[in-house]
Amino acid sequence: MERAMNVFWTRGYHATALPDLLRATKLSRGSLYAAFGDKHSLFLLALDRYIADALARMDVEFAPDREPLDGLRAYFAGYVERNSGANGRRGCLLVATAMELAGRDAEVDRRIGGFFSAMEARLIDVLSRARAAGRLAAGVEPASAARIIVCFVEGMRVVGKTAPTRIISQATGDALLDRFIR
Amino acid sequence: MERAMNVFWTRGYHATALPDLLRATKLSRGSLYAAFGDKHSLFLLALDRYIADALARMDVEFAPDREPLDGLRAYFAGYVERNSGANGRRGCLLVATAMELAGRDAEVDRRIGGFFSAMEARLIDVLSRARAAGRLAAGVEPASAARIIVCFVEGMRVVGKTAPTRIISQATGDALLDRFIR
DNA sequence: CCATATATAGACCGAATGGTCTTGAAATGG
DNA sequence: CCATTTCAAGACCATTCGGTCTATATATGG
Repeated sequence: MERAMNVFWTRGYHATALPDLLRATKLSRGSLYAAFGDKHSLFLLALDRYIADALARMDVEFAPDREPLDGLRAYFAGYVERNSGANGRRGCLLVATAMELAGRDAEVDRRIGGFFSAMEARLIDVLSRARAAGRLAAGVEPASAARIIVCFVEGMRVVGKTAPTRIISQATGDALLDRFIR
Repeated sequence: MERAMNVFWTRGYHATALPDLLRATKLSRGSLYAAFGDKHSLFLLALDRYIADALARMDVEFAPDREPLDGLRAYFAGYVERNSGANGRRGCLLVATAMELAGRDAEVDRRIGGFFSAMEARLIDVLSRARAAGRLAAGVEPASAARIIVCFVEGMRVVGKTAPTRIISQATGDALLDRFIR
């Protein structure tokens, strides 16, 4: 299944043909349809998996027993990593799906919208904890900072498709974080 | 031609079929191929037009005889507008193309990369002028602020696909700008 | 008014699409 | 050791894809 996810990830939904999925999953045509229904259902499964992985990663990074600022730094570092070199060129299944399918596929809409809310909620939480610890710069609101960060990291995934240079991504992330913390 | 651009804009490259283009351009199959070569060439033309429009808009917003901060506010307001309601759901041809085709189509790569550089350059310029006028907050570097803003606005285009609410976009943009200016 | 150029509608092409179904081989279990 | 289930390989299906080409209608120009 994650093999299927990888294909959708690197090629996108429309550009993924059935033979691509068969090759990746090493399943026969019949078995794939028996197991997953059809291409669309399989795609939704892959998308769910991708989302679950992303949120699970955040839950580790933002674990309650960890310094909120360390969590944020790890979170940004993760995006830098995923945005550099080959990883960057591969892009992000979520962003690609949002651009390709959102607004035309209700199932996709729900998942994408849900993911952004979930990510925002986690960011609000960690930023609130940072503020409680007196580590937020004056005038920074967790809610709006969280929305800014969501847009920023997703935008990195877009820009990173053609300019995946680690050092600049790193510096840019640091610079944004610097505007929020003290 | 801009009719063709509109179709690619709302549907994406792969999902745009020839009949869609014929309906939009009101051209016959033969005439369309005589005029533009093939689907791919027509798409590149549409992308060029989209990019030219975006850069021309920035040149107006960031005109030298205008207050840099007013220019930045207009720039953000433009993204809020394009990100709200139906406009938001329609998305952004550039972001969609970056996710769908970048890394697999050299012509597209050049154009997308060129656009991001051009946007960044314009932002650096307007931010430098703001700094010269003493309107930048302490510690804000035009170059890194420009890169942050590029990521931020492109990320808005992604998030806006499923959550295109004007008020929140506006507030979020304002909040980011607030971190940069004084 | 006729000759020529132009653009239309749409037939047509091979290839590829997502999806189904048949056939045969390989396991599995009693 | 045989009966049964399971799965793989791939033939097959209708449809659609991008692209070409022909026949027809509409302008255009002398």
